Amino acid sequence: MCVPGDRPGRTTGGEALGSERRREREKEQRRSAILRAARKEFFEKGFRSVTVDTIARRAELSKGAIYLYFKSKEEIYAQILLRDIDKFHDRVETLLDTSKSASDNLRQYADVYAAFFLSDRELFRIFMNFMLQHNPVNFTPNINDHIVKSTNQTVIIIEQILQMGVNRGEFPPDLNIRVCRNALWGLLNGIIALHIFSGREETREERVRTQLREGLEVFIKGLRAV
Amino acid sequence: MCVPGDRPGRTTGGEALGSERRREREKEQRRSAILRAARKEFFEKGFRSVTVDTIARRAELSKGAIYLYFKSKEEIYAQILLRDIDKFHDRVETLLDTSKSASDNLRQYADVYAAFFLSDRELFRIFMNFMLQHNPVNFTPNINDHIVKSTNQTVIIIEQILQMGVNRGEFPPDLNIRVCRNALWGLLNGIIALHIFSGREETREERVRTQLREGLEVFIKGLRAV
DNA sequence: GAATGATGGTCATTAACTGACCGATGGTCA
DNA sequence: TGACCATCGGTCAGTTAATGACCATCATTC
Repeated sequence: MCVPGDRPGRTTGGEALGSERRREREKEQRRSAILRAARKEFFEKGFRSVTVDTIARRAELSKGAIYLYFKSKEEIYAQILLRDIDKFHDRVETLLDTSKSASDNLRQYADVYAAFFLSDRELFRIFMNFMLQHNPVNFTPNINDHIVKSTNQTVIIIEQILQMGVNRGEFPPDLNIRVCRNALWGLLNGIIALHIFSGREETREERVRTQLREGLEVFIKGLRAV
Repeated sequence: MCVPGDRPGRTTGGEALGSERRREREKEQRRSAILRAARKEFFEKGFRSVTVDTIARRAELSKGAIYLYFKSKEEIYAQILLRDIDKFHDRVETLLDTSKSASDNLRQYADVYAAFFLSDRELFRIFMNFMLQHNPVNFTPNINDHIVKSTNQTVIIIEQILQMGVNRGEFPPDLNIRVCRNALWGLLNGIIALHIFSGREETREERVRTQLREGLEVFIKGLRAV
């Protein structure tokens, strides 16, 4: 990296000392600090009403510095979502337990699903938006695909559980899995959405869980009786 | 801080955002990191054979950066010494326990003294050099004074203990405190020095302590019999 | 529909850091 | 003894990271 007017023999070569590792590390830490700060902001106020300035202030940086690490406000948001979605994906992926009944698996699924979204309401909004095919933030195609794929995966798990129930004779053999899957998924999201979008902020988790369980039991009973 | 050729209205004013606090904090951390690295180096190899480059490498910085925080190798050394000496000073200052006998106080003193220097041999070298009035490193007068004052303080504590013993009749009333103080101080340092300067690096603390205790008992017996 | 205010993004300027270089010093060998 | 060499404290031209005043844009108000 030399400028034309350099004095000869005074160029800055590639770093030989151990400081490059340190700088790499510190850069990564700054990046994380921004994401941490932004996450808090986004999940407190939602995408629109958060300003880059407040993120910067929370991360104890200037606005300009934010743009050294991310190329837009959208990108920050996307990065946070990707991280959270992957976390959720991991949780859900290891959920299927073949040693238990299909019904118990459905109950377990509902628990994990509710716990995750009740701890991150904003994340639930985004998921909903993606599922319903109208996203408010314009992500790059790559990111879009990733989110869509991950969200779809959660639905597929329900399908797998239902299939397991059919194979074992727990549910009737002529069960329309596709329809039931959508119905159950709608049930879960409906109850959660009801509370999250109700306007009142102080939704108690326990109450949502109880409702979910009750709804689920009705659903399972229905499944068996088809 | 404007340069003559500035575009008007594009000056950088005083910082209003919260990043100044962060920068202050990080600067302090860098400083500490350098001191930590330097301390390890100095106390492994001694002042002379440590290079500024190795300190820099250990602190994961460049040599130039070191000189942004300290103006010379000597200053780094002095800062470390001041910190350690103050620590020692604090330890010794709260040592005097008037509820115990003077003899026990002397034993306690010897223990603390030995523990401190056996954990930092290089520090002991420096103390010795100051006590014997020939210091190998040229500190600024301020630092010199501070070190001399602190080192003297440790000797005065011995004097106070002896005085306490005389007042209580534990030691003879005609005891020459100045002479005894120097003798005891010499005894302590002699035994420690013997081990630290012996060449063999693996001096075991326990052995030094035992010798110190034995020497001290002989000395105390002598004091009483004067 | 002009004025206003808020906000995402830019860029001239500054601060932090880097490492090749310099001069002094001490050791070595002809 | 003096030319040579290696080492090391300290310097500084150059690079990278960070700052915040500014700009363009868009929604809102009057």
